[in-house]
Amino acid sequence: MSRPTIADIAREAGVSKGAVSFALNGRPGVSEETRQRILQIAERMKWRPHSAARALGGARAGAVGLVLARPARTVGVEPFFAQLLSGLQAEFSVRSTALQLLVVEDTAAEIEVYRRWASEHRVDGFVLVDLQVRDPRIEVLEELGMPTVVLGGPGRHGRLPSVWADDREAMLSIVEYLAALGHRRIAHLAGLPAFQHTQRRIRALRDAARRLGLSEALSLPTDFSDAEGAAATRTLLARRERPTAIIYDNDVMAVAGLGVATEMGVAVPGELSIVSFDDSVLARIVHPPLTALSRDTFLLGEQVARALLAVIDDPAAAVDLKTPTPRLTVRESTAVPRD
Amino acid sequence: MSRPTIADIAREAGVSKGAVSFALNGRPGVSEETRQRILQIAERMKWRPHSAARALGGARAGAVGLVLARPARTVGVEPFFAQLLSGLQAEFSVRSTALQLLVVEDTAAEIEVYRRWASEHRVDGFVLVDLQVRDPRIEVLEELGMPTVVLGGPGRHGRLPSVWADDREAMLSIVEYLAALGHRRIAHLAGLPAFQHTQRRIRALRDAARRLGLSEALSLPTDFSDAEGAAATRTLLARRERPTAIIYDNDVMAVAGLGVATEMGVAVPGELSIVSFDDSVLARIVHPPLTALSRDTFLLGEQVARALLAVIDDPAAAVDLKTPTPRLTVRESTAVPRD
DNA sequence: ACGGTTTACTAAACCGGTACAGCTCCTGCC
DNA sequence: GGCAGGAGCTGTACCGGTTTAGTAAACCGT
Repeated sequence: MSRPTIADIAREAGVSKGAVSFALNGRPGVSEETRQRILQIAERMKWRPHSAARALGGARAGAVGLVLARPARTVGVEPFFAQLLSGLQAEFSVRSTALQLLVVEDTAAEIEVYRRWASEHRVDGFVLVDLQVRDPRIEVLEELGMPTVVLGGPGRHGRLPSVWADDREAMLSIVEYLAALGHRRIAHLAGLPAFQHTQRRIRALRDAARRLGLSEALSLPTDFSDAEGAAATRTLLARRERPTAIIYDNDVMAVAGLGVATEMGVAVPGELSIVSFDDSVLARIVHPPLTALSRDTFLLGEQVARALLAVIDDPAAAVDLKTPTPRLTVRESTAVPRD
Repeated sequence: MSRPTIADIAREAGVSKGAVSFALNGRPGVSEETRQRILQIAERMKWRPHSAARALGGARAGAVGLVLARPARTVGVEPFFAQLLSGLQAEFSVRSTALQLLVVEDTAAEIEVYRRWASEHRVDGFVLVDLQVRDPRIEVLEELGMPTVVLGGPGRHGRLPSVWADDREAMLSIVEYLAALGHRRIAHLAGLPAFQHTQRRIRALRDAARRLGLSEALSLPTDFSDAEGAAATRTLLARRERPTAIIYDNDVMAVAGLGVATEMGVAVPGELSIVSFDDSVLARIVHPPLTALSRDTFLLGEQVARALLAVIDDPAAAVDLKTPTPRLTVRESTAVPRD
C-alpha cells in the first residue's frame, strides 16, 4: 500500500478519523491510552501528514517566502545572503517550516510573486530585504495582509514588524577608528543609493566628518559590483590629493579595490587603509587580510526567522528588534597614514 | 470578499464548478464561447488556483526540492552554488515551479528530509548534488520513486537520470596547458575524497602525468575550505623541492593559496603558477587575477531544471545529458616556470 | 424516422486532513 | 434520585480544486 492516511490509521485502531487527528496533534479529546495506541500505529505505518490537505483546511501552508530582486547571475557573489539564508533555514527547519526562495529580475516582478504566492496560498509569510527609500513593496504586502518581517533599519515601515541593525553606529565606529589613527581624508564607496541602509551610512559618515573635523569625507554611490568598486577606486587613487583611507560597503568591492591599489603600486596599509563593511572569508583570505565590520549574519537570519514565526502565530504581535551593533575586526589593511 | 474560488466564478457565470475547471485548464468539455466568458470572469475576479487544493487532488505539488548537506555556516562561500541556484530558478520559474531549498548538517539528515518531503507530498521531484562514491542517497530516492536528476559525472547512478560535466577532460586541459608551459612538478589541492568528482580529477591528473612524463603530480585531499587550502599550500611551499604549479579544486582555496604565496615571498606567477578549477568574481578580483576553468554554471542549472521537469512530466524519460566541457581562461597567475 | 455518436454541461464523489456538533457514559454533588 | 458537567469518542461537514458518471440536446447517415 502506498501513503497511509489517517483513515487507514483509524480503521487499524478501531476509532474515528477525528480521534486520530486529535491524538496526532496532541490536543485533548482522547484518553492517554488511546493516544499512545494511535501514535504507535502511525509510527508503524510510517504515516506523515499530507501538507496540501492540511493547508487546505484553512490552516498553515507550512512555508515562508523570500524573494530577491537582483540580476540572476549576480546573486551569491556576496556571502552576506548565503549566511542570512543559512540562519533563516536553521530556525525555520526547527519549526518544520520550508523556505521558498526565488530570485527575480526587478521589483515589479518581485511584487508580482508576492501577489501570486499569497493568492495561491503557497506561503504563510514573507521576509523582506534590501529595503528601499519609499519602498513600493511595503504597501503591497500590507494590502495582501501577509505576515511579513522587514530586515531593515530603524523607523516605520508601514505597520510591518522589523528586525534591524544599527548601520549608523557601525559607520561611526569605523570613522572614529580611522580618525584616531590620524586619517583626515576618507572616501566611502557606497552601495545603491536607492537602498535605505546606503543613505543611512552616507549620512553617518557626513555627520562624523563634521564632528571630528575631517578635511574630506566623500561618499560615491556604486552598484555593489566588483567592477564599479574597482573603477571608483582607480578614479580616487588617480587624483592629486588621494584619500588615505577608503571604506567599502561590501567585501567584494573592498577586495577589488585592494587589487587596484596593488596594481597601481599604492601600498596597503602604508599609503592606503582599507575597511570593508562586510566580513567574510573573502576579507580574510586576501593579502593583506582586510579590517572589516563583523556582524553575525547567521544569527541575524535566525532572529528574522523567529520574528516571522511569531508574527504568523499572532498577526497582532509588534516586533521591533534591534540586533547587536556590529564590531570592527582590525586586521592588516589599516594603519597610521604615512605623511 | 477575500480569495475567490471556482465556486464563485461558477455562480457568476451561471455554470457548474466542473465547467469552470474545464475552462480554466484548457481542456475539452466546454464550448469556446463559454470558455471565454469564464476566463473573463476569472480575470476580473483575480482568481488564482489554491495550490494546496490542487495538490490534494493527487496532482502536482508545484515545487521541487534541493537539499544541501553542509555545515550551515559554510554555504554560500562558494559562488558555484549561488550560480547553480540562479540557473535552476530561472528555468523553474518559467514553468511556475517553486524551489524548496534546505541546508542540513549531514547526509543522514538530508535523507530524512527526502523522506519527509516525499511523504508530505510537498515536492514533485529532487535535484541531487555533491555526488559521493557509493552514494546512499541514490537508493533512497529510487525507493521513494521520486523524480530526481543527478548533477554528477558519467556512468550509472542507479536508474536516475543525470546531467554531467566532463571533469576528466577539464583536468586534462589544465595539465596539458601547464606541461606545455614547461611545468614538471605539479600539485593538486583536491576536494573531499568522498566526492565522485574529486576522484575523477585525481585519476585524470595521475593519467596525464604518466602520459606527459611529469616528474611529480601530487593530489592532496582537503575539505574545500580556505583554511585547509592555505595550510596545504604552506606545507607544499615549505618543501625543498616545491612544485612550480598548483591546481586548486575551487576558487576559495586558490585565493587562499595565493595569499600564502604572497606572504611567504613566493612570486606568482614567477616562481609559482596557480590555476583554479572554478571561475568566479573571486578569481578575477584578486591580484594577480587567476587563470581558471570557466564553466557556465548558470546554464548548467537551467539544464538540470529542464531535465527534472521532463522527468516529472514523464517518469520513464531517460535523461543523460553531457554539458559543454569547461574551457580554461588564462589570466595572470600562470607563466613559464623560472628555472 | 431511427439508432448511434458527439457535444456541452451538471451533479456528485473524491483527495486527506481539521473542526465541530452531538452522543454516550461516568462521576460528583445536593 | 436526578441532574450537571466533563471526558472520550463518533459522524459529518468542509476546505477548493479535479475527475467521472450521467444526461439532455444536437447532429449524423441511411
